[in-house]
Amino acid sequence: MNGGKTVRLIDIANRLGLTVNTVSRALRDKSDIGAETKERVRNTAREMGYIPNSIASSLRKGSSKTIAIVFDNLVNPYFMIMADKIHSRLDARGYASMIFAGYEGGFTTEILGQILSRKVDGIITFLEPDLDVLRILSTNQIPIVLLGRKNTTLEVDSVATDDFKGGYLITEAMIASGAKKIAYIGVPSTVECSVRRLNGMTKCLKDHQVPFYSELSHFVNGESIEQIFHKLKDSQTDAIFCFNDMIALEVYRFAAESGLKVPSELKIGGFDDIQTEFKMPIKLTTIASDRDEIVDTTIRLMLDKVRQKTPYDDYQYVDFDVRIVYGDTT
Amino acid sequence: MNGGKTVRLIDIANRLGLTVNTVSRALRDKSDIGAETKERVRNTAREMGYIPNSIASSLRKGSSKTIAIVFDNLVNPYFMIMADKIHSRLDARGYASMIFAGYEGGFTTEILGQILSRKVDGIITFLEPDLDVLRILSTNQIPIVLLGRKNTTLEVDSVATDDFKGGYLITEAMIASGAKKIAYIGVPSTVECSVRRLNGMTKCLKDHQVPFYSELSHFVNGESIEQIFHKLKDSQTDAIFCFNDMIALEVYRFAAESGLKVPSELKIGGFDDIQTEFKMPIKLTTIASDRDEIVDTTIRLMLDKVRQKTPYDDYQYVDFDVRIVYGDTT
DNA sequence: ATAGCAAACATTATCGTTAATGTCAAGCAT
DNA sequence: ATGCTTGACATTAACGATAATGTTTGCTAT
Repeated sequence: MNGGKTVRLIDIANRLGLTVNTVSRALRDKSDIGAETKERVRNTAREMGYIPNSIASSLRKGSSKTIAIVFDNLVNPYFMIMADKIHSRLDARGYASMIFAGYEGGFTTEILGQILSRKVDGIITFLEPDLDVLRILSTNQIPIVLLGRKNTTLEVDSVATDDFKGGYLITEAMIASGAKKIAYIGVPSTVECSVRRLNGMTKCLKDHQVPFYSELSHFVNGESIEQIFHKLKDSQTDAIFCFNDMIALEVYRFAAESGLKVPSELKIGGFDDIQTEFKMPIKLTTIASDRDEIVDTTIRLMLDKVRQKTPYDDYQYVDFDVRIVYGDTT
Repeated sequence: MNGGKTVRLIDIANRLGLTVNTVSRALRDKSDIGAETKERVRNTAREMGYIPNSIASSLRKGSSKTIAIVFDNLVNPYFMIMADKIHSRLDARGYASMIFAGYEGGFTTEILGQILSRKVDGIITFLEPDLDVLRILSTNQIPIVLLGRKNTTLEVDSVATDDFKGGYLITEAMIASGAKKIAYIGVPSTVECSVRRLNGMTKCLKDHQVPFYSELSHFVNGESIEQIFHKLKDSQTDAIFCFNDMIALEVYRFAAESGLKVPSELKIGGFDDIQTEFKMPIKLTTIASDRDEIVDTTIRLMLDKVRQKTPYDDYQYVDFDVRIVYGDTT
């Protein structure tokens, strides 16, 4: 276009004999700029290939129109499905998404520094933040929404599924399909929702007078699913409720490799219903929820705070209903 | 900390009776600042909870330390695996990753505007950019690397796998397992790598004197895999080479539902080997490559240009070797 | 004693955009 | 004709950090 240098407002201004401010306001369609001038500015901006510098704009306005999305791990279908929806909804409202991921050690203040230095307008996280993190966010009045992993002990907006009901429903399905000895493979008990799912399961067992074997509950934290699977296999377990579909699929794989028939010899229950977007060779019995609704609520909570329609300290813990999806594993 | 307002360099400066510049240089460990001063600055910065404003820094320095990652769709295991690796490598080098996704209409200049307005230092894309896009990037000297979808007609750094060899190897595996009538399910032929994979397949068929039925080649572009599958089923196809593992898994699902035995009645070949990170109930015969090496090369090409170690117009088309992974589908 | 120099910090200008005021001429009512 | 409004643009001052220069003090060498 103009031989290397990027086009700025001042370049347009000089070309037209106007000032930067007039050009800026013209492009933003402010009312105190003449209609004809606006038209000329828009045209020359296009001709000169002007691209707004949102860094400069952010600095001046104090808002970057960017939302941070925090994962522990990108390679998780459920997170990706949600992230995809979050991203497209934010995009439609003019917000960019910045990824922050790969934090095995949790959501610490160190990570927060990196996020805040980018001057994001808000944070949507799949990772439970530290108390210190929440404190810093609060003093800086940066909104944060915890997604998928509701934690009622934290003062933070949370949007999640009804884990208890999910655990209950999936257990019920396994019992209905003949399960007598049901195991649980979850994630570390520091993750509240894993505990809630297990609680739903034990309640269901009690209601149906099926015994609960606490030694069959596993909270994966480094050990391989394979090891756990083989332990369970030796213990005559006939059903496994898995924290999520990823674990369920892996369990299915080991079952198949060990020659265990699913569902006759082993019933498997998952959680998340990722098969709607990730086509699988088998159909899992799993727990589904209305993800669009969940994401819409998340975005709404976030943007309401970003735009200060909601006071910062007005926390909400939203739970969404779940339903069971019957597959070939029960 | 200090009651709401965010801490800036000038706040530290005032507290210590220094100037902003001195504080700035102290924090960046410049040589013209006294050791004792540096220490005092660092301490009060920590005490006051100073978080650098990288927006301001970016504006002044003209570099945002951010790389754009462009997808057509986030919900694709292969992209996720790669994105995860890209992200963590960039993060280790101090670069943030900004997601741009959901562009069904391709990588157009409109999207580019959004990316460039964010003043990213470079773009890593899984989507083939328009010619206009490349032209604008060139005038602005913004580096771009095309990943996974090498296109030799475009003047752009490309890093990809040896698609031809992959197509050849997978076809060879299907033939070895008894396939006589092999179909192909790819993506639209505007995507060069889909064509290259098919070319590898036809070459292999020729070498092994197995007939090629062009009517069995499909380039999915909206139709459902299910429809195509049933058409192929009616035509007595005994093997299907799928453009990627996602399609292969879906095909497997329909085969299972139709009662077709895999691999005896139907052989299935995939591409990408996503099962290393996504545990599947079955093991696919597929094409693998060294993803770490691919990503490392991508990052190297990118950062070398960002840091101007490589001239902008020095394009490279890097192909990585592939190998076959034998699964239960051949 | 004084030029010369370096260490350590201060001043000033700048990145590109935007908000808050200023200016000025045309149009209107009294 | 005078004052007042208002439309349309200009001026000035931020936003926070950093690069390019300045300034001061103390010390060394001659």
